[in-house]
Amino acid sequence: MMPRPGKGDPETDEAVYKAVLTAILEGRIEAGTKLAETPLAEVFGVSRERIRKVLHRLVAERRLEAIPNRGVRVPEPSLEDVRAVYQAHRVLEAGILHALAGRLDADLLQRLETHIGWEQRAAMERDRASSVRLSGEFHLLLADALGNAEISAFLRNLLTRSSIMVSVYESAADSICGVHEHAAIVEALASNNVDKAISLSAEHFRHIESRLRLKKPEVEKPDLASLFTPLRVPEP
Amino acid sequence: MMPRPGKGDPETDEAVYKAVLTAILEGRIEAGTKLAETPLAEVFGVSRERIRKVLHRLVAERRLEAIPNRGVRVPEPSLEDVRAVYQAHRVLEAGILHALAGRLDADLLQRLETHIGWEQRAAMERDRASSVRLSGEFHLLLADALGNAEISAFLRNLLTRSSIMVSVYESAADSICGVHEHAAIVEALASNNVDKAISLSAEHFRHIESRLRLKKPEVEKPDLASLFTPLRVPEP
DNA sequence: ATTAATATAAATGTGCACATTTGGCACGCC
DNA sequence: GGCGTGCCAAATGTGCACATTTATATTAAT
Repeated sequence: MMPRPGKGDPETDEAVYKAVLTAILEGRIEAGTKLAETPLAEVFGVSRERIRKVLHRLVAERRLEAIPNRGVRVPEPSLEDVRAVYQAHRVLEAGILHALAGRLDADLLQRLETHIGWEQRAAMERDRASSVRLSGEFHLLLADALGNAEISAFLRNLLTRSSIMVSVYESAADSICGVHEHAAIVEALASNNVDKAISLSAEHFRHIESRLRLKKPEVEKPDLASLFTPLRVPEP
Repeated sequence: MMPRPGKGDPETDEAVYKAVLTAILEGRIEAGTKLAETPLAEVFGVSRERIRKVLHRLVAERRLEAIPNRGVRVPEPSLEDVRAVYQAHRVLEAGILHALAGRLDADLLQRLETHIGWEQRAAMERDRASSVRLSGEFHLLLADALGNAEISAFLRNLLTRSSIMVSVYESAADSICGVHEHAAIVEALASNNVDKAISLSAEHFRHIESRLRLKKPEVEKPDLASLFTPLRVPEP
């Protein structure tokens, strides 16, 4: 017999978790918004304990911040936090590029250039969402080339953090101009000039950091239900 | 009125968490040991729900692994996992040393040399526990010099993971010989030779990796209560 | 009129009891 | 004798009810 969608599924936890997480990552929930347990339980049509578990997991992952007896809220990162994330990314990528010296094969080079082609296309079409996503994936491509799960996981963490931040600190200029810098890094790598690649990478991140500006908070306040991707609830 | 030690303290969660965590970190619990909820609740004298929360947190931090409906156990890292952790540390430290170029002040240099003095002393006294701890703190000193919370947190994570692993994969030779390599790195840094420092660091980690050997699992099986640091329980 | 204190209501935290799943064991069958 | 099936016990997972804490609103006093 088929398991009912809303009952004892082990998938339900994951579904709720992903729904809340993507809502946070895509900046759909304004920074500082309090996520109470009871309304969330009603929105998703599940018990409060399940919401509780998901929220605790997100807090443990630093995706939400908890104040004892006062619930959880989406963190409002300071400008220093944002700089720290980008600096960490810069330091890590320097190490990655250094480790990549010598083990750069034609296959990886091909994939990098293909990816940059996609970035250029998205930039030409003024597709800002794709540009941001592809820009992150470019750096992931470099990190995954090492085949080290620890490094990849850390970088993925940094990228999701920074993707939250661009929704708060929106740069006046779009991030499209970064495509040329990506290409320059790959070019330096192709010519086995690792030091130059590292310098270009550092400069690249400094450019991103310098573009960070404080965005005015919007006063719109949509209801909770519309924030999350529609999740089927069992019919009564 | 004073809060009772075993009741509604917010400290209790943290106390149990730290007790279990340090027991894992110090290798007091053999890899593969299953940590059931009910016995743990009896050992610590707290309710099962509290143990539950702590265990879930440790699972989220990858300190324990959970199998659905079958409880949690301390993970048994493979040799590949260990190598990945050390490689990640090597890559990260290359980036750290690169970023440290130019911003190396006399104060940091002084602290590094003092620390190496402690390491040498511990090595002379054959104090293996202190040697391992100090060796980790040396690399933390380098990372903290950047003042970046993200990097420091990641390195701390890597270090705790590797400290678990030395209890499983015990090197035949002790890690005392690494002190000279630490000193060489600092010396290269002091003379502003960053490339040499990075090379020495990479070589250092390769030495550590090459010393990893598979340790025979011990057959001793102590009871749960003696594994954790004594935690006061309220008198009836 | 403003402030402070109290009471009320709502939201979080906790423990308990029950449901569900899993692993072992015994019995029976091939 | 080996293997498959079914029952039983133990451990995990879940929902519910209650305790505790916090914020708000109302009232009274200065």
